[in-house]
Amino acid sequence: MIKETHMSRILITSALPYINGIKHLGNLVGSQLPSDAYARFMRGRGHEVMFICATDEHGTPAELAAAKAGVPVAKFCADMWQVQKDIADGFRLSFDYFGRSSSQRNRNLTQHFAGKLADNGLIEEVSEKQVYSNADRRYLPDRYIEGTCPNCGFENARGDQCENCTKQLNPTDLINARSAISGSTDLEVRETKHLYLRQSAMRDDLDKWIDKQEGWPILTTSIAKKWLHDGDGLRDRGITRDLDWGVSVKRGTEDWPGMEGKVFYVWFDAPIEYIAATAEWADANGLDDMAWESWWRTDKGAEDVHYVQFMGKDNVPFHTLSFPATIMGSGEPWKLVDFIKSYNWLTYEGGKFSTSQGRGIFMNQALDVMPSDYWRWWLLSNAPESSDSDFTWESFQGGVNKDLADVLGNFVSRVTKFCRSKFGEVVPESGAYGEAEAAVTAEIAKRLKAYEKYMEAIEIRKATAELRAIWVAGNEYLQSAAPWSVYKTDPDAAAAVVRFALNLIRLYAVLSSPFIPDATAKILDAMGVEDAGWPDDLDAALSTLPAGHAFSVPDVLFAKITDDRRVELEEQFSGTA
RNA sequence: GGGCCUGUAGCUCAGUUGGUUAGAGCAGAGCGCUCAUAACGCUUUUGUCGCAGGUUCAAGUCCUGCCGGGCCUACCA
Repeated sequence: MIKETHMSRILITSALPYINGIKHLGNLVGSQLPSDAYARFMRGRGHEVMFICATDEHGTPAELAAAKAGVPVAKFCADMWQVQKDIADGFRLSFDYFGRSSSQRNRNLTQHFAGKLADNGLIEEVSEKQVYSNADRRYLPDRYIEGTCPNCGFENARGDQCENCTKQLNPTDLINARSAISGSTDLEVRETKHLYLRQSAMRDDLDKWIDKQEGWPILTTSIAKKWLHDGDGLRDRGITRDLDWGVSVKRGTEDWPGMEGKVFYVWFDAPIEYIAATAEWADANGLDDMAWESWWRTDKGAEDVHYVQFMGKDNVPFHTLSFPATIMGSGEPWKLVDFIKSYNWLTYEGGKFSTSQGRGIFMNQALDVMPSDYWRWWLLSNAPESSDSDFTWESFQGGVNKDLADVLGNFVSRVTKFCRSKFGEVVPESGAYGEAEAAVTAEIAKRLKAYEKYMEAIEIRKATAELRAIWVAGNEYLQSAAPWSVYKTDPDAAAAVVRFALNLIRLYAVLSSPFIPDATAKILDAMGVEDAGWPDDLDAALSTLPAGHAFSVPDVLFAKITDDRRVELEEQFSGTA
């Protein structure tokens, strides 16, 4: 067996959930969950992992959500951060740090990057016309302006596009334009100055950088290529906004004349928070700057870091183009991403998850009705990797009951209970292993190799299929070894089978830890072991529990979802509740 | 309108650079087992690989057209 001895440092970031509300399962499966499984796997393999996430707190929707809740936006964000943090903990998301894009660290870094970009001639001041709502006392983003479509007469067209005839619009095209926030028609067009990031000047560099990447998902590269080459090619992008809540526009630590009262655009500061959150991690742990810079500065130790980003497909342009443009344009040796894993959408019972219609399942509700392991397993074994995938309660019930309860849970149950009844709650010592044990070990070794390969390639669905096959191998082995009948004539031989099967249980706990960490913990606790080390040597791993080692029969690991319960849940989540 | 993805067994999906009788899980059927959460194991039925052409000794795999599903299209994030 080839042993991987090279330890790497792996930096993992999950797309930042927006602060304005509780996210639904589609958001969870699109970045946080797969990144967590990957992080747990890599830690298990002995790599040094830095796993970062944070809330994305700036922008118009946050301000509006706070106003609706009747609290100051800063307080709203602080409260919602706590809510999201608690839910993330509930799903056992093992972030090394869960930061906030409104942190002082991020303010400083965002201003720093803007300053460097300006120094390098990559920032341009552009004077443009923007719609201002007197009633709302704010500038309105295009899509917050509604009116009648000049093309088709649809009355609820938005300022960026008419949803009815799909025609692209400018807010000033709308007839009887009104604020989508207040409905006020007291709008005026004002001249306002903004900073633009000259992405067009970096197009060729970005293009070459994208071309250099190997093995990136088509979903990732095709979106990047489209933006790079569509029409006149990559366009410059406004990176400031006329808002109150955000990182104030500064050039490094200096004021930026003409930019008073403006903030950076949320999409400019959000990815920088990946870096800033790592700095927040260092601060929170009383470490110096080198601690986080060694992950992000190639001149300070990050040259050997492998950096992987996870995100939904809507995030791809910002991570393949805008953020790299910011990094490259700074002229400083910041770490660029090595691999971008992007996900399609999860749909709910054949339709879209909808916040406004209350359709689908939100993260807090999910934890209220089912344990985290159930969600983790179903969502990851059905992750929308190659195309959108559909959540149905029937599929969820089937997957959980069959895979977790029948295949894995019942295996643990039948082995431990049989042992208890014949040999007591102690690993039996007599008997010797033979061909059957060697055969199943070989089978698991083969599967394990495939499992590891898929995890390293971040092909999560395939990895779960291999893991499941490893569980199945245990049942196959037990069935053919049949200790319950062997016991009648040869108790020693039965003891050897049980000893081996108990060791399989411990192995399964370890191998399953990226996906179902709670069950892993319960099993290891019941088996009375601390050692959760990844098996580099399978034979050694399968003799971890020595003869005479005490264990206990765990409670039912995965209670099945009954048909009645499923129907109940279908009704509860049917929408417009 | 433009771009991209996708259409393989009843369901969910695998099918590497084109190469022998197209695979897995679930569901269905039969048999076995009785340690176990009525759990487990074995065997097994089902496919004009969306449709129509084309290239090739050979196409689920490449090309063209058509039909269906989905996403993106830059000031929501």
